[in-house]
Amino acid sequence: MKTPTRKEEIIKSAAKLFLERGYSAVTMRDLAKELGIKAASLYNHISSKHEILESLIISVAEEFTVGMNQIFLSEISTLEKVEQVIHLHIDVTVKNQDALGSLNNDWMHLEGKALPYFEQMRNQYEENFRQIIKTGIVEGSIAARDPEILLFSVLSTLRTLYLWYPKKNSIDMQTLKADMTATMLASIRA
Amino acid sequence: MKTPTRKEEIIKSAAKLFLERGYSAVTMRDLAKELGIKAASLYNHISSKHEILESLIISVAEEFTVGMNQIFLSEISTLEKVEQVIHLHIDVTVKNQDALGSLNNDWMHLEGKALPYFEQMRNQYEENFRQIIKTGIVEGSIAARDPEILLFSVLSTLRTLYLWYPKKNSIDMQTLKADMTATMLASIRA
DNA sequence: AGATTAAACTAACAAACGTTAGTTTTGTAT
DNA sequence: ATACAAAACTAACGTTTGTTAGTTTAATCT
Repeated sequence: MKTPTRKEEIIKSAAKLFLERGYSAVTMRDLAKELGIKAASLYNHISSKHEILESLIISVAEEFTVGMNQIFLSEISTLEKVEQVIHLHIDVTVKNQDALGSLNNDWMHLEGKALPYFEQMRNQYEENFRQIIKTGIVEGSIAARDPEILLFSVLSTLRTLYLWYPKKNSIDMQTLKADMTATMLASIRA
Repeated sequence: MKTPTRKEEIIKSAAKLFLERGYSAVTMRDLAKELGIKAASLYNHISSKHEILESLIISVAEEFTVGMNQIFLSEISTLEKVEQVIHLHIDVTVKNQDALGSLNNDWMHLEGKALPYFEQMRNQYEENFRQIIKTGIVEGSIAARDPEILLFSVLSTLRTLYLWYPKKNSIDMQTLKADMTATMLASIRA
């Protein structure tokens, strides 16, 4: 457990506030107050408000991308792939709880190359998942319904987990993973 | 198809912009430009930016509440209730597409009594749904998994529909309703 | 003790914010 | 044509915004 740099502390606090109120509604003075300092002091560590948003979103998005690519290319059954994607999503969400808020709701405020970069990662992630589902339907392991609806159904639940998990930390990780996987697999299984 | 008042046009445009960028990131000048007028002119029709948000969110929330109460009290089977809730959610979402963005992401910017009022409606809606699910588990019609996870899974999908529906309007309403209901019932059914 | 460095500070900026007051334009009904 | 109402306008207000420049404090190392 290494001690975080001041920059990391700032980003962490920002993530928390962005989650509560959204990126645009959080001012640099709000963020400074949360840390017990003055707004101008933040700029000794970060170069802009946008930089904070960018580092929050892009690092998590890359984590998703790397994980998904690995699963997509691995030699396991379709249903096992779906299961792994679910586990990946849960793990990344739990690890980056607050940042998930920005990733889901404030990605459109990314600037410059960061925006198309993020969108490309997001599209590819969805496309990989779509391919897995379509393959499952052809194979007969996944229900023969509109693949778009199956994809949307599973992805919605996964993407909203960040809102629920904090409230329900009475549930332990093991049960959460098992029950979520069971529920979501049941929804798409043939 | 009665012609909308200017106020209604303003609120509708606002809903669209709030959906795209979030409430806090949309300025009154943005909104005015969208309507081809100057910002000050908006105040001939509305009294504040907050009033727009409030009328957007509260009216839809009440629609959800009324619908849910009706279903909750009706004399039908548990699974039929779940099915009706799903249909309610789809209908309200399709009818108020843009407003759903604010309801989901900007409710925390409500002011005064509107905030606790909204929160109470939201909690009661969830509580009613929770009761339906718990009853189903006791009866044996719904899978014996953690009811919180079942609730969260279904509700997440329903609440995110507003993001998906606009992109997939190739799918007709009939298929959408049928496939969504099938998918979500499959995820919780015993 | 003196030097160095990290991290805070004060003060201020130009731009953008929501909103107000008062005035002019536009369309409709007399 | 005149009167009336609806809806636009210009101009400006006090605040808040993200950010900069320059300075002071606090802790660490030689």
